[in-house]
Amino acid sequence: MQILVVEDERPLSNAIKKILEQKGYFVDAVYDGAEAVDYALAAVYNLIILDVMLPRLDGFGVVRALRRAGVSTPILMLTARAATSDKVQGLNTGADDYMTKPFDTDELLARVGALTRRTGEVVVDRVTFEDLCLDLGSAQLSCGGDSVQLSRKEFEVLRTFLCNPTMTIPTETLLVNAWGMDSEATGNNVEVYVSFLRKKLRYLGSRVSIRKLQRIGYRLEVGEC
Amino acid sequence: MQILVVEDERPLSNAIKKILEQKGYFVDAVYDGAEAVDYALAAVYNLIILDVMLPRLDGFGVVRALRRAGVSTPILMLTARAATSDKVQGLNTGADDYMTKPFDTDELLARVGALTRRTGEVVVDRVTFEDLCLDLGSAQLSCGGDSVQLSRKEFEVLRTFLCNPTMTIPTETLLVNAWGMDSEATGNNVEVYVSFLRKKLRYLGSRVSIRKLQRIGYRLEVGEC
DNA sequence: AAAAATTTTAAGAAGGATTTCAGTTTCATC
DNA sequence: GATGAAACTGAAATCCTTCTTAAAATTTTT
Repeated sequence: MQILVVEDERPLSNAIKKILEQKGYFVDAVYDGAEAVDYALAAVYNLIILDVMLPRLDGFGVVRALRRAGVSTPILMLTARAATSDKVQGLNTGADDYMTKPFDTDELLARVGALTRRTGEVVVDRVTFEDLCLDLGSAQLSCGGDSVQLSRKEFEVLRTFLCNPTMTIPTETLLVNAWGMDSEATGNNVEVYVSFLRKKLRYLGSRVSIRKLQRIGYRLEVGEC
Repeated sequence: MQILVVEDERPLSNAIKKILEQKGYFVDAVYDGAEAVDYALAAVYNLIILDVMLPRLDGFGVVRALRRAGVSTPILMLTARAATSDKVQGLNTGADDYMTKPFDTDELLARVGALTRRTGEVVVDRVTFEDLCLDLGSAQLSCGGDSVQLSRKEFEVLRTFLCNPTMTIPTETLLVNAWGMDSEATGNNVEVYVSFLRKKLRYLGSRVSIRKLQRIGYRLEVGEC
């Protein structure tokens, strides 16, 4: 379940991202209207959360641009102003729901739930594969009776594995997912963290292992004997 | 069906009265907090609609006074400010629902309908976890025989813990819940308050402790050995 | 207006997480 | 098998988060 958050106030954006990620959503955050349009056209999101007041291109403009381009992703608009005219304008230009800032966590989740439910998918707060179960809230990895606490980075890396259990994942993808687009981290960072994870997997006695396909990427495998 | 409307802005008060009377409710209107308490104690209402900003005694004070006097009439609070803290405070002091001005006729009627329909429901006024019990009205935290008074912020923070006892709560979520979406507060504020709470938990000798998972969030834990 | 309580700000210490680095092992290819 | 590139891993070094305290600022109460 992919959500795009478009909000230029960083603290608020981060808060929303955290809250949603804890509920198992995958969140991309961008910080202005033009960027939002780029992202929304480049990838398929299940929901877009969109502030009205944005640099470069405001929320209404974004909605208009996307709808014109045939994007039918549900859009939840945010605004500081409680003005009814905003609400009406937002809904007229093609937004699906509308929320006034400030709002609380429960309200946000309720509305997000309502908008994403109708696509039929369910939110998970843990992801499992074979004998492994990763809690997306606490970053605890369990297998059988035992469990271990993962650090943030370990968690991010393992999460992308468990969310794509059949795929071979390029090092580049892991770098982007766990370290971010513009980080200095190199392939060695990934190697080190894969090493950490393997150690924990061994400790847990899991049947799952992380296999490297040389020059291609990593893939989960269930331990053949 | 008797409703008491407490709102000092005459035009708004009159409008609400009209709308409700048109739907067949009997409406009394008063214009300040002290008057509201007098009326609510003198007669039996099925619902009280209560503005927060009032002369003489504000909405929260009215709620507190009435609940303390044993009046369990449902209360719908109105406020111009959309501040989450207001909402939380309102609900904590014993209000049943909360509505931000401006609102439209349908919304008002929907909420009034919801509140008057249910008469026999119970209001939760305390939340417990393990050996802890937090009184949502007075913000007193008790454990075994002892109890301590929490300040507002301590209360807000601990409440989000106790309401999500199994979850790992990101710092961002605590910030949003206790300080509001758009506050200046930083993670350090949370750290300080968690520190305060830990001190009080220690003082009470509770089995419950607050654990931090670095870069992930805080979580309640029952004292492991 | 003073006093008390609460909240915010700030700074240093401690501890954990992450990165770096170097030596080793594995792999594909010749 | 020999070779170079890629991948692995342990340990050291660094970075960063978090904890704790205390003082300053603010709010509430008296």
